Amino acid sequence: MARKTGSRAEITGPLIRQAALSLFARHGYGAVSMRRIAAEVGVQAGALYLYTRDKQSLLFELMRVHMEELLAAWAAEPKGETAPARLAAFARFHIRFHLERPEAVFLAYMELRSLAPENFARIEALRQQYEGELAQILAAGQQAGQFRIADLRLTTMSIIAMLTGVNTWYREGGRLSRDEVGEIYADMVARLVAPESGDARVYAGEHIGDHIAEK
Amino acid sequence: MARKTGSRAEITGPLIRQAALSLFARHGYGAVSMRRIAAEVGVQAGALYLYTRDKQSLLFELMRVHMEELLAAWAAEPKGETAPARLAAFARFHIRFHLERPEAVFLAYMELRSLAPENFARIEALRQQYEGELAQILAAGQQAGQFRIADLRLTTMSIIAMLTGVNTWYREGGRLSRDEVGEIYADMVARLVAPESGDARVYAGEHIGDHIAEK
DNA sequence: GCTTGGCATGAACGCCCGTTCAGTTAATCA
DNA sequence: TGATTAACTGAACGGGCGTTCATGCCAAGC
Repeated sequence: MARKTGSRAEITGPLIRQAALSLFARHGYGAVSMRRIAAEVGVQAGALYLYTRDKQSLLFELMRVHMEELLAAWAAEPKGETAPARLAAFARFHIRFHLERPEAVFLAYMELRSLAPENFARIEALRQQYEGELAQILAAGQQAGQFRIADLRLTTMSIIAMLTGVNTWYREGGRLSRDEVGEIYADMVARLVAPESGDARVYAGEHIGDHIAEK
Repeated sequence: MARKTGSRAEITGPLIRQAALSLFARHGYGAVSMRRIAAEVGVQAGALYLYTRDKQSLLFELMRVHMEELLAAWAAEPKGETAPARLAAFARFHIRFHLERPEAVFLAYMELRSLAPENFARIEALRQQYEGELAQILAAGQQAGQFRIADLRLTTMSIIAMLTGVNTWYREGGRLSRDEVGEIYADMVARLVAPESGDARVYAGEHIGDHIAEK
């Protein structure tokens, strides 16, 4: 076989995925043509088919890789011992990870409708796996009496939504750094499940300060 | 002029907007053709141009009407006197209004990128007006010592995001009714800004129970 | 019952679509 | 140096795109 060192394919492949990601996120899957992606890379449309079976696979692979990177990164994240510590770690991690790749996040949330049914099911399964990670933290804290949670699923969805929502308004160079935003959200999430408010004063104990005082 | 009573236009116009709304929401603006909208209505593509200047205006009008209905509905909503009561009213209203028109909500959030710049600016202004309504409630409650808010803007965005997030998972006929979801979220939102948690015990006073006990 | 005009057709405009494939190029190995 | 082959081109396929417009239909008003 010829041409190994400095192979063009090792460059062109990632360039195509990057261009597709950016264009899909900015204009929508249905509004972006293969010719436009190719032009962005500096190549003819036909060349794209050396790297992807078709347009649908290109979209699916972008979303699959994103979700698997998300799960892998969370698995590798230091999480702490107690449920409050793990919840704060989740909030900080989620915001950091998502702010680092806004286009992939936008794509993964907005273009689910553009996936063929079996591809949709696979991405949906990965998303539920990630939500399960948060749900486990909440359930553990609830059982330990460290959290007060009216409804586990609704609380899980609320937290995911408010954390992911950061991507819709955060702008680099704005009033707050990413880490500052992460801290404030870790605090807000803690308050959302804090047991010591209102009539639940009975839960107040030594764990207070684990997740509040860091703000 | 001829043909006034039972005019076809009074039927076809709304049908076109409904078909466009549904198709745009399900497949994306860029992926839906004028011919497909026309087919849904049972008309030829050319007839659409008796009702809209072009495809872009069709999208913009759907989003503009949605946002203006949202603002008008909130303006007409009974809101209560105190900040905690107004916040709970906002949460219940937001969830009810948004669950009643999931396609319009999806469109208004997902297809901002498909708007021409001046149309985008107009929709964005309406959205900020709505966010301002929530921000005012939070600011008033903060000044009155009824809320503890680390960051007004981040709290506003968090609440909007978690409330709107309901649309991504709520399914009719599921475990909870719309009203039950509204109540649980009103409670979660209240806890997010509650002053009496952790080291802020000093704020605890007669207002406790205004917004917690209703759950 | 004839005229009027609101409502719609359907053909046409020039252009872009996703995908395939025979052919060209050029870097590498024998 | 010549053979090999990965990487890419460019044309072609059938079809769909947004929009315009000359034309026609038919219910309402006189």
